[in-house]
Amino acid sequence: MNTAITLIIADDHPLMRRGIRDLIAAEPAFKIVAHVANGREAWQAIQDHHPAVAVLDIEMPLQNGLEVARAVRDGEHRTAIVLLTMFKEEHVFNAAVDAGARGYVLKENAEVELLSCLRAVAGGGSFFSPLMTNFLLHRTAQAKQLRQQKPGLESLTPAQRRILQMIAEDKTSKEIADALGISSRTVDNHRANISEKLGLHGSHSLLKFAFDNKGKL
Amino acid sequence: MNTAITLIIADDHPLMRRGIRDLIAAEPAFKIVAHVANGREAWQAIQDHHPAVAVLDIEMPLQNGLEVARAVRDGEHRTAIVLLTMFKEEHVFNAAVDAGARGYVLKENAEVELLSCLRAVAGGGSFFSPLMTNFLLHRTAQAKQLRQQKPGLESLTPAQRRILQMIAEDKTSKEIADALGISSRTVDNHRANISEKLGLHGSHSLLKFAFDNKGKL
DNA sequence: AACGCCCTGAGTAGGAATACTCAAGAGCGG
DNA sequence: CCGCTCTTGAGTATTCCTACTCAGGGCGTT
Repeated sequence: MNTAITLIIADDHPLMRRGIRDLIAAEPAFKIVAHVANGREAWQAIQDHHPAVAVLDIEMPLQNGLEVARAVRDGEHRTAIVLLTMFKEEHVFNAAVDAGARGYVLKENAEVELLSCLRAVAGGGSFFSPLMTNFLLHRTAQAKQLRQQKPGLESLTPAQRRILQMIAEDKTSKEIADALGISSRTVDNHRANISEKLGLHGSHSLLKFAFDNKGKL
Repeated sequence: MNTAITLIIADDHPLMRRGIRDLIAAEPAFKIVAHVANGREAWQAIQDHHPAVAVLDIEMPLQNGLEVARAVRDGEHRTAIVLLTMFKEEHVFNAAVDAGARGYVLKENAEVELLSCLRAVAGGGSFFSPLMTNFLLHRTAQAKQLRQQKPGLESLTPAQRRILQMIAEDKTSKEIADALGISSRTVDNHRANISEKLGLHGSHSLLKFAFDNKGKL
C-alpha cells in the first residue's frame, strides 16, 4: 500500500466535485488524477489515466454513470467503478450491479461511507450502501418465493406427480402414455384429477402450470 | 464512531482464532466480546451479546456459519455477518449472500481485506472479496443470456410482437382478437407466421415459447 | 366387511391450437 | 408502376387438451 491509489471523480455539479475532493483529500493514500463534469469526459479520463477507481455520478450530461460503467466493464482496463448517487430505487441499484459497479454509495451517506467504500474497492472488494444491501437478497428472492408458493403440489399422488413432470417436459398425453405403458385415456384422467386438485380451469391451464413450476417438482 | 464496534469471532481452529484476534486488535475501534469454537456457541454468543458484527467460519462443528447466518437473518438482532472461509466456489458464495451475509472474505486474503471488510460492514455496508465480486454479476447473468439468446425475436413485426406478448399473458386467440378488435382468424395467421419465424413446430409450441420468454418481449 | 383412495380405462363433447392454402388492401422502396 | 412486406380475413383438417360421466381392481383403514 506504499503506492497511492489513483482515482478520478465525475460529477456535473462543481460544488459536489469540490465536496468529494475535500473528503478524499483527508486520506493521503488516495490521489485524484482527474475530475470531470460529464460521462464522455469520464470515459476519456479513464482511457487516459486508467485509474484504480472511478467515482461516478449517475445523472450526468452526454453519458450517464451507468453507461460509463458498462463501457469499462466491457473494455480493457480494470478500473473499479464506484457510483455516487441520490437514487435509492432498487432497479437503479440492480442496473448498477449489472453494469459491473463495485461500489454504490448514496450521496446523503457519502461523508461517512465514501472513504470506507473507496478503501474496500481499491482493495479489490465491493462496497454497497446500507440501504442497498437488502436489494442483493431480492435478486434471488423471486426464485425462492416461487419455490415456496406451490399451491397444493405436495398433495399430488406419485402417479400424478410423475405425469405432471412429463407435462412440464413438453410431452403430450399420448407420449406420456406410451412412455409409461398406459392408456392415453388414463393420462387424461390423471390430468383432470391434477387440475381439480390444483384448482385449474380453462384451456391448457395444466400445461401452463407445469411450465411455470418446471424444476420445482 | 467514538463507541467501540463490538464483534464476536467463531472458528473451530484455535490458531485461526488467535490470528484473527491479533489482526483485529491492531484496530482500536473494534472490541471483541467473545470468541467461540463452533456454530452453536456462535449463535448463543450472538444472543447474549448481540454484537455489531459476527465473524464466522463456514466449516464448524454442530452448526456451520451459513446456518448461523440464516438464523441471524431470520431473527431479531441486526448483527452483521461476515463469513471468513477458504471456499472460493460460486455456489458457496451464493448461499452466503442468500443467507444474508454482509461480508465474505477469503482466508488467504484476510490479512489485507478483513479490516476493510469489518469497517465496511460495521458502517452498514457490504464487503465481498475480490474474487467473489464477479459472482455478483453471474447472479443475473442467466436472465441476461435468455434475453440475448432470443432466436429471432427481434425479427418480429410490431403486430406479431403485440400478439406474442398477449399469448404470454395467458390469453387465447379469441381473447386477443376481441382485445385488438380483429378477427380470431387473423390472430391465428399471426400465430402461424410467428411460429414460422421462430422455427417452432408441434403442439402448443408457441404457447410454450411465449411462456418461456415471458417478460423478455 | 365396508368404505375411501388410487390407478387404470373408456365414452362423448367441445374448445383451442397447429398446419396447410388462398386472397385483398395498405404502404414503401426501387 | 411493380414488387415486396405487413396486416387483415377466411376455408379446411387434424391434433391436443379440457370437461363431464362411468367402472373395475388393488390396497389400507376402521
